Amino acid sequence: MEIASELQQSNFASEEAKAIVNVIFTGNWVTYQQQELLKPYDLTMQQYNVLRILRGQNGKPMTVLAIIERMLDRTSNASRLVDKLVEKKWVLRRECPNDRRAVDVLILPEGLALLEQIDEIQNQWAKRFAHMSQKDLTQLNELLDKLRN
Amino acid sequence: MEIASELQQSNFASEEAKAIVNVIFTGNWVTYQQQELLKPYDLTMQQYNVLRILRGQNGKPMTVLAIIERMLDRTSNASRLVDKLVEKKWVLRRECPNDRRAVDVLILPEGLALLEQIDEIQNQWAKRFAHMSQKDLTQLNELLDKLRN
DNA sequence: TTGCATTTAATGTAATTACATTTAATTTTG
DNA sequence: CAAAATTAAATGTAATTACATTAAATGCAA
Repeated sequence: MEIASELQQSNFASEEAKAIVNVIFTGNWVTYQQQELLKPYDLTMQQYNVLRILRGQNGKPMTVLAIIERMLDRTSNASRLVDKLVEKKWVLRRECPNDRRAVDVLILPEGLALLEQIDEIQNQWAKRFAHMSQKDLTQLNELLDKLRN
Repeated sequence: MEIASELQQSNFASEEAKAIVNVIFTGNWVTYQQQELLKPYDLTMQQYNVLRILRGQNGKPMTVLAIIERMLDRTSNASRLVDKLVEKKWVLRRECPNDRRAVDVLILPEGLALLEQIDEIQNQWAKRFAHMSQKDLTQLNELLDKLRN
């Protein structure tokens, strides 16, 4: 993305102002690449995110509400995201036994297999960050965490 | 955003894996706040971004293509973004004298006044980052730049 | 227990975004 | 110069997102 250099050139009023734009820009930059990476699998970032959350449950089902709480990108449309995943047979939706208002969502073996396949590609892709030292990465994580407080 | 703590708890395979999620998450986090901040002005982030790019021109007009090149979030719909800004009388669109295919876009005094008003609110909001030292901010900017290479 | 408030998910809708196509103008090339 | 290729912007459309509303189930209070 050539705009990166643009960001560097721009003269910002302060390091703070630059940091704000930089965080947004870099987030978009990574998101864009992830989207490209997922395109062949007919998965949007949001759908992928939900699948990974479900995998994290290790077989336990999750209600839609619980999924929303863990999503990177808050949205009220988890219902429709799950719809898409059900359509594609990657997850199962069934009535929650304890609470008939709620719906249990469960990742299927096909969904897990898909994720494993994508893991491979992710690992390949992540090599583009080989120039970041372990210290760099730790520091970056600390600073981002600190930014959010 | 309570999910922040969630991010901290999650056990990632590596600092690298965490950094990737962290950059996306923090970008979304800042974006979300910016959107909230802009809501009263009936401006989307994209529209705001275009307005600021135009302000950066100091009165000089810009073609739609030139705007696209500077946008934080690449999209082919700069035309329609400009539409919205024209509707709201914040910018002017006119045929480019050198090239009749192109369209010159120019920010109007009303647009500049709006931005100034928003600058105020941005400054207020930015106070929430007072806990970041100058060194922190510089380091964060350097690491984000380095991440993108 | 009945009625009311709350919770959970789904749905309706309008706006936005992504992606492809179209239109018009310009540039290139034979 | 005419035809073909390229460029700039607009438009069509399908999918996604944002936001509000609805429907159903549950919990709570009188």
